[in-house]
Amino acid sequence: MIQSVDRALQILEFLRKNPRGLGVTEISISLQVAKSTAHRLLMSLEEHGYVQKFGRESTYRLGLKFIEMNYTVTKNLNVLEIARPFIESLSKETGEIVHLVTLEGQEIIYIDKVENSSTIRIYSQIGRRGPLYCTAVGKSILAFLDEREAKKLVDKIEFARLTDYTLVNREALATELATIKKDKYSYDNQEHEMGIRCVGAPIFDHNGRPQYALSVTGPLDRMSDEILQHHIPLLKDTAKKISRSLGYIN
Amino acid sequence: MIQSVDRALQILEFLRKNPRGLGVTEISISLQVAKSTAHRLLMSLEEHGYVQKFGRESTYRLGLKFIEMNYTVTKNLNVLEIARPFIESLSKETGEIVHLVTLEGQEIIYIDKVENSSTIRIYSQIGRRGPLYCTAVGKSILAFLDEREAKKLVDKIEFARLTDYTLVNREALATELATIKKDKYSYDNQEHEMGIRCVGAPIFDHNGRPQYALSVTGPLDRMSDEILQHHIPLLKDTAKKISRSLGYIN
DNA sequence: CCCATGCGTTCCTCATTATGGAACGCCATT
DNA sequence: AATGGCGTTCCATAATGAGGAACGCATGGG
Repeated sequence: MIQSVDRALQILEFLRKNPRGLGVTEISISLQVAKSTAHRLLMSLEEHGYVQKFGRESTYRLGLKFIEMNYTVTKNLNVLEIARPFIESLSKETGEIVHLVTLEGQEIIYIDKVENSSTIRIYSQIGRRGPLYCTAVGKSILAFLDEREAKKLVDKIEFARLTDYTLVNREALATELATIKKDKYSYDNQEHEMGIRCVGAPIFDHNGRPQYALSVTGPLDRMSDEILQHHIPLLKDTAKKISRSLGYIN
Repeated sequence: MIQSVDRALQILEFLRKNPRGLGVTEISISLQVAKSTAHRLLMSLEEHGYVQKFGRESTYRLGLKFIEMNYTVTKNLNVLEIARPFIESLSKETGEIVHLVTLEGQEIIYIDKVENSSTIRIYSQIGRRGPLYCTAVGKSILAFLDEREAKKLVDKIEFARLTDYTLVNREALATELATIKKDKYSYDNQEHEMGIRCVGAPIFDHNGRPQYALSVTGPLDRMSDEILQHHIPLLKDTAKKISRSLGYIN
């Protein structure tokens, strides 16, 4: 790990967490380096567009370079292109929000979202991270990862009781993962957010790895057990079709 | 400029230009450094999620971290939120694609796009860069920047004849910029892409700077002079409304 | 009105730290 | 089985990034 690169990237992280901007001194304190060091790092980042000063403020914020980089990354994530039509249909058929996520480290990242009601998307979840243990998508992925990898991830989970319904111990989670593996879909019964219920299913890539997952999300009153009996087959079918499109056999 | 940080960010640039992935050796050659140096830089970037290896390939690509960073950046670019409803109306009224761009260095970056026909957006222009001298949005911004800054930018332009209609000399551009300043809107008559015609107008931020611009884009047959006589007042009005919402007085 | 404070910026010396070369191991290709 | 190309690891060296001190500027309080 190269010290100066690591510090530069740490700065980006600080700025991500402080989107209103940070000054040189604040950053030098957070990093525990001299002001001149922080200043030099910022100049390097600024040169490449990753941070910028706005107007005549002397605070730095994340730069527009990230919008450009995001363009390339999403353009080349072909799961997005492949999955798009499928998740649009699923959203239309269920009338609910559909999310597509990918496993990334010990969390999931939302990589696409479709809601049929409106075209607004700027403030969607896309790009947000979420936990594995209390989301339908996360549990679907965990349940279908090979045992060794799943164990590794489960061991690292730091459970937080986000709602009264959140599972907060490994035993309860293990039991549920077994059920998910049998049923081939997962629930999130207000475990992540009160009043919100989701059903999820894993998507397998051409290596047979449950790299992605799909979910249908809605408020409690529109996600009763009877209604879910309608949604779940559609969800499972969509996930299966996407997996097949990604080159997954069987 | 810190050498190692600069090199690390250069690697990201190489990967952006080679989205199919690059190996350690290829990168070390591009950077003109030892393989071990390239390797160490890549490990630092990988640690933070900015690059990653896919599957069992040994080539690196841009990482999903950029999706996460993009989320924060766009969320805090409040011009997007403010402009959204206006550009949606404009798209509905004109029936054409509407783009929102921001000035960034010597180019524009597309930061939002609305097309009323479909919800597809993944492969939109958002995040792409474009030139100042042959786009309606670019010319609108150039025309209204204060003289000193405009001159700086115009002097740096490297003209490329993208189509038969592209303006490729400073004199012709200067004449047109004067017209734009008088009319308060700009044309792109197939200057950037054959068969595509655009009209653009500047958006002023609270400092009175034409930081953003707006355009209506369509194929030649739907963008005749008569039709444009209908679109242009709507465009100018929309740009004015957004400017006012951003705090621009007068 | 002036001084104190806190900020960003610049400069220079020192030793920390990134560098490049060499050597290794792995894989695919012949 | 041998070769070439790749990613990876290690290590000594000196290049380079770090920190401290000093400056200039703005701000606000006495």
